[in-house]
Amino acid sequence: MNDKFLTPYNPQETEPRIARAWEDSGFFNPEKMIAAGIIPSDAPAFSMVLPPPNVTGTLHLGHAMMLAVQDIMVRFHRMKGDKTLWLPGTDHAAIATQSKVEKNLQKEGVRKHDLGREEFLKRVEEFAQASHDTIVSQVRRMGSSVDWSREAFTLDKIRERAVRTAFKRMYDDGLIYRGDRIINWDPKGQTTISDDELVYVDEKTKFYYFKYGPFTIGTARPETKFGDKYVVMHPDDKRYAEYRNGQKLELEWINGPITATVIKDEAIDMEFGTGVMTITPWHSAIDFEIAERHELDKEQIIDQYGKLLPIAGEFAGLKISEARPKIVEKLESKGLLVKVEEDYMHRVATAERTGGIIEPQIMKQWFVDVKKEFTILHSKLSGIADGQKATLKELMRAAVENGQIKILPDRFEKVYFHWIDNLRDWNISRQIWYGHRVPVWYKGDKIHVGVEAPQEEGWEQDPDTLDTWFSSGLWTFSTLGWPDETDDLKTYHPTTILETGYDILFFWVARMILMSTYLLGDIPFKTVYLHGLVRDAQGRKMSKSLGNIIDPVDMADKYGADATRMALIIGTGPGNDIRLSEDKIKAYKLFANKLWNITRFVLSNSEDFDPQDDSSGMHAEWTDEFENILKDVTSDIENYRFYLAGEKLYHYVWHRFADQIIEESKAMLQDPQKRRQTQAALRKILADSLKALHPFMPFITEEIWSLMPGNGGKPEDMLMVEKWPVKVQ
RNA sequence: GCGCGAUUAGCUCAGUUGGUAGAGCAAUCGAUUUACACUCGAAAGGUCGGGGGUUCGAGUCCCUCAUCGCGCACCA
Repeated sequence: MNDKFLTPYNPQETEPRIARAWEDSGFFNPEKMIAAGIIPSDAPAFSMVLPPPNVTGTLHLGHAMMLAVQDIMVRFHRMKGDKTLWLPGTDHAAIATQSKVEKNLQKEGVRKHDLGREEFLKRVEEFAQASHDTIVSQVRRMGSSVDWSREAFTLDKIRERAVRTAFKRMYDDGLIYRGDRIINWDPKGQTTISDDELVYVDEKTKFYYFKYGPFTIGTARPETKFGDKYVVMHPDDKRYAEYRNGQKLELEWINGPITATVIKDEAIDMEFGTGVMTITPWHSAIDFEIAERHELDKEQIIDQYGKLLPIAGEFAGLKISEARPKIVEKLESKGLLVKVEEDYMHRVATAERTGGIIEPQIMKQWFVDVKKEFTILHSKLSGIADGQKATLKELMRAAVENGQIKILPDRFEKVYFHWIDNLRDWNISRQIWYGHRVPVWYKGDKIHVGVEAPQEEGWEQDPDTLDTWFSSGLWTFSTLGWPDETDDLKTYHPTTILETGYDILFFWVARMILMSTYLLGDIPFKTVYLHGLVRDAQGRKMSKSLGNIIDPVDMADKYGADATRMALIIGTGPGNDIRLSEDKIKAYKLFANKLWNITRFVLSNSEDFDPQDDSSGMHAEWTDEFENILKDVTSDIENYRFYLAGEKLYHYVWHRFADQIIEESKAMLQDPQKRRQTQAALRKILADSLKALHPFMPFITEEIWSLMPGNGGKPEDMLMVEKWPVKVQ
């Protein structure tokens, strides 16, 4: 027996060493497995992309859980003999990264405009590079068996070509257009953001009623009312039956007399307020739609910094917060204020990244049209034929509806459909500097959309960048070499499974389905497995301000990556949030040590055991029982019940194998008749336990495996490439 | 407003297709110098949120209510 077993298991020394040995073997790369003769070249493929972490800093426990779950699947399939690819990378995360760097610069008293675009981008790239390096080392530290030789970045040269190719195709098909439409403007970040990047915050505010000619209108935002010259009511509202659509009224308003026009529109809720409202099409999505329907004028009231424009007369130049009380005061003095409700609850849209209060604005932006029909040339989607016409919405819906993509837990399919039904055109241009520059060039009134810039002089590229999800939407195939028809693409796409958090179902999962069904006519993955969020022991979200963040690398250093992984897996159902405390991680460190001592007992009691000599057979009662458990565990893993599989193994190894079988074996080992068959059974159970536990606790199992008699030294002898202990269909 | 989830032992949670309630932690009692004190054993602890229904049988299926949490929409 190796002397190492005389002291307790030491994850700190073991884990980094094992991690290096795995990488040196090259077996995270499936082609190396084939070259070494471990699997045949026609083995079935299992492929998965790592959801690329944002290069905004370091990984948290949520990432660690994701890595653990995915590594379980990957190691299981690798041992099963599949051609297994887990493809890693990072996400430039455009606005998230840029605002992080801006905040850091602010601490030094530097603003991005002082640096200029080029210099600022250099700073962002330095930051991104540093984050990337940290993240990569963290992924390695957790034992994740990703194929580094294929590592990708959403903003590298190869992905840039993919992004531009995708953009051009969509543009040529009329699915990307540039237009003056209402968008979400973030005055703080000085950029537009998509509907999905909004965070609604409940706010208590005053709600004002003003006299508007013969009507009373209600508003929480008096400062937008300057340009209001349309008064809208429901066509069926009997209270206002005497007014006709298009009727003109002369009335007194904030800065003097105006001519107002009556509009009848069904968007009005008769129950709300007085059933009458004036509209501000430039700063409200609903108002914008009404204005579009009736071809009404639109006027801008508030500028991009949140200040009133000259249309506000004496109030021009004031900020919203300053202007509001003064405007109310003026209306009151003119006798136009009817009443004020004090505690009006409403929701304010804020920007997810900057916290800025969103001001809807009409701006010239780039959009993806999700409702426009186009002709699909090559379709591998069931129910969609080559040459058929469809919209992006229809493709996204079809891929899940026809069962080609399965979302787990399946309740999220409903959520997904609901999101598609409410989906509006996707605003993809951002007024930030970090990201893929919009691949469009202008010269006078000429426009060029392409993968390459025009050769001649005088063309200027669009200054905007693309929404970060535009590039991550291509991830399953841009990482495999698309737009080229590569071998990787043929072998590994569609990917087998996508494992990610339910919080990015819309942001990312839906966009990948959009991009893949459109550009490839195929699904990006067959199964989506959604995990929950990691919370602290009290069920709170982990955040810096609460000071309850647990760093996965700290935990790995303290208790071992194996223990951290187990704590993140056990007790976690798909789609459910999990609570994690340091005590739980500690408990699995004890388990690692238990496994270590089991080995110590088995090896020290079988030094005279000769595996070649099977004259006395094996104590089959134990091994048969374990085989049944292993079959059960295998089926749990195949059906994504990792928490059950892990728990069953934990329970068996500790409370059956150690507490009962080993205790019983002590007497049997003393009996010369039974000694050999007992040893054979103990060895067999230990070996199979290590194999089955390997996907969960890869480090300690690999280490013990390498110290078992007869398992010597060569890379292809490593446990990570051993055969799974029971047959799998 | 629409939808989803949760509610099971003091705490954290399992319970896969309906077949007499489970684990871990905590608390209680006991054991223990050779695999392991980073240990082992024992006992204790629940009318499975309330009510109704389907069924021979419901924690599990259906209806309803309550509390908590989440998503989406609206918010003039």
